[in-house]
Amino acid sequence: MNNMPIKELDKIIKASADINRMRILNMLMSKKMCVCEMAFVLGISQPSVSRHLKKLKAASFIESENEGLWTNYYLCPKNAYAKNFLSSLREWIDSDKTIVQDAEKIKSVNREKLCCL
Amino acid sequence: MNNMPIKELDKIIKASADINRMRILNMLMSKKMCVCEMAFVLGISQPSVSRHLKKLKAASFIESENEGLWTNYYLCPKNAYAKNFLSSLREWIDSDKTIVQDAEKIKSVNREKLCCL
DNA sequence: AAACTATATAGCAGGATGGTTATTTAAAGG
DNA sequence: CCTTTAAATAACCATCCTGCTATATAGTTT
Repeated sequence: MNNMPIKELDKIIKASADINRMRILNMLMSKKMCVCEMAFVLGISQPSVSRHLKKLKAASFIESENEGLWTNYYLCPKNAYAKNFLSSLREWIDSDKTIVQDAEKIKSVNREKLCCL
Repeated sequence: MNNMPIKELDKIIKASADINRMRILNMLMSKKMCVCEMAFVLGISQPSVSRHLKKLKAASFIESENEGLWTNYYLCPKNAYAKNFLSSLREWIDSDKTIVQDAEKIKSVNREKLCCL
């Protein structure tokens, strides 16, 4: 069933209740990304991004895979709220200025050049 | 359209990201209620309930009407997230222990006897 | 108009959150 | 095997959240 303890739902919703984590989820809708790429687009530090990703993973929004030194993150919603949320997110924030800019910025991201800061 | 600034969506989601506020929304799905009835069912103070209600109202989940000394609160979702959220909430937490108990407790609530604590 | 009462607001305390910098970990490659 | 580097973790700080109690506000009733 789709039913879950309210405490778990609370954790999941809280994971989605942050602008940077919404931006991350939105970005991952276009492609797999590594931590430093996301840090670049969001304009926050790498450790901050890592912590956001940890929360999203704990709430079953995303998964990760290793590729050499990089860790690629990708969407993998495993609960009813996450599935529902992701299927509507675009429709809700699609034309937000920041979201549009993120989409633009992603195009020019090159992880080879980007990393090694 | 259903589109909104990400900052506004963030506020709305944060309003839903709390166990007591979810319990309130769930209760209001069965009937209009006044503040002291909700405080009784939730087992928290009246001022705490008032503040939760203020957030839910600011995020356009609920509305209120005055009836003498009482203030009745009722669902009135005015944005895409709230509508979506409320239409799925039951399905997600329906069989949670606390939610079941709330439903039971509501049946016996009598605002005339309840108030005047 | 004075007393009563449901709700709202103010102010405080403890804990969570999200940013930072510094450090640790683990895979790659010279 | 030593260096390099992406990511994770730790530690710190400012801010926000949510509970509380005390108080203010605004209708009702006598």
